[in-house]
Amino acid sequence: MPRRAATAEKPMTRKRRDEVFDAAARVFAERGYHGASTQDIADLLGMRQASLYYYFHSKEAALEEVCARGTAGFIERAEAILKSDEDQGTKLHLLLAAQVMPMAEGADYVQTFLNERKWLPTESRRRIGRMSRRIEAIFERVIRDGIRAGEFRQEINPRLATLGLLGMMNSVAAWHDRESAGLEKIAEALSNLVIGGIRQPEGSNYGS
Amino acid sequence: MPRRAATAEKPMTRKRRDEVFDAAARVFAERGYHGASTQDIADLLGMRQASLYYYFHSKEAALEEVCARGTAGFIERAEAILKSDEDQGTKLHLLLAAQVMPMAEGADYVQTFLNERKWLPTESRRRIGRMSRRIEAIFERVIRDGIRAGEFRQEINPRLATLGLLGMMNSVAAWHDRESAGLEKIAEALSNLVIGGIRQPEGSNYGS
DNA sequence: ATTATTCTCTATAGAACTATAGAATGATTG
DNA sequence: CAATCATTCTATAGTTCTATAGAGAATAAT
Repeated sequence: MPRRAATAEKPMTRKRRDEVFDAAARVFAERGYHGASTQDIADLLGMRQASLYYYFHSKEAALEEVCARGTAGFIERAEAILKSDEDQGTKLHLLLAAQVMPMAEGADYVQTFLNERKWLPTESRRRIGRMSRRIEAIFERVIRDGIRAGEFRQEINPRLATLGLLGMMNSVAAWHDRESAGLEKIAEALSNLVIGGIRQPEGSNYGS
Repeated sequence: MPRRAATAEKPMTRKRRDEVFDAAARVFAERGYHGASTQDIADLLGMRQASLYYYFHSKEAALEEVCARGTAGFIERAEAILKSDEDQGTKLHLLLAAQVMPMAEGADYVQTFLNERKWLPTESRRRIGRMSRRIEAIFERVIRDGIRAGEFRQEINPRLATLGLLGMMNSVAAWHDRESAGLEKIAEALSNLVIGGIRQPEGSNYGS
């Protein structure tokens, strides 16, 4: 009886499997997909390089799995916020926070998804890309609704605002660990920054 | 007399040298430093892989040169804006635009600097990193001054705002070419977004 | 205890990549 | 023309990397 393919139902315990992908995520996040070797992953596990192929059938497949785990929950949480009956300002605030908070738990997975997904082979990149576009669509929806409701300013370009906001929030993954502030505080500060704006509104200048 | 080292004064014409680094920047930007081979660069030039080593003495050195070119002018322009006697709101607006506009000309250089500098060897990474920190310091200075002057809101955290704004503006490099809007329009939209805020100020709701 | 199953190991094929050495080509100048 | 210098070429050493094949160890099932 032949050994089961790595892609089929997994006889290996979830625990060990998770350790392997944790290591892969770690190494991909730290060195980048192309800069990471399967040897690096094996070293982290105290395992031989070739043994990894029991858990995935190619380095690319490992990247795909890590990226997929990196997006887990994002869409669901965003959809839930979209469907909630908060006002659009609150929804946007929640969306912004939801984009940042998962960087606490699965930091390596999220960072790999953000930075390395572009190296996936065309097919899986498309599949993963669909998730990004879904997130973008939800942001854009909330912004448009907010403008329509008179809650957000008319001049805002929903598409560019979406991409800018996501760019800002996703950049957090690259620097939050070097700052003293925790993710919660960062999410709060940035959300407040963009929703309220930097400029002091006219007439409410109680300084000087 | 031995051949001159690639790092010393360059006998080669500036023109050809620029073509070589343009190709390197292109390939680094497209495939990432580790994903790019010197063969890829040579292919783009219609040249043999080994011939490249007449222009640089290692792939790492090529990356360093490309990154250095990618930062050219940034500091100078930011310093000039800081020293100008505009109000802080205008300064911030100009800084934000200055962060985005160079992505038109040297797109490949800028993108390589932003995404690949982390793979530089420690020494040159430090050197390049100093430039980033200088830009950050200028942003932070303007924000603090704006708050002190009562021009910006007191609640803003200057450090986190700086990192968030730079994250947003730098993200433009990753997506502007897929959007119909030109860089000028993007810079304007994002700057207006963060300075004025998303939310419609109370009392000026002339909709509905 | 024997057998089956899961996991890890050794060994290695085969490909790709960086970098060096030195010859060949082409242009420029005396 | 001859000599010099700049640029590109051929050839290749030496390393690293992915992935496969199949043996062996460990664990669980009958």
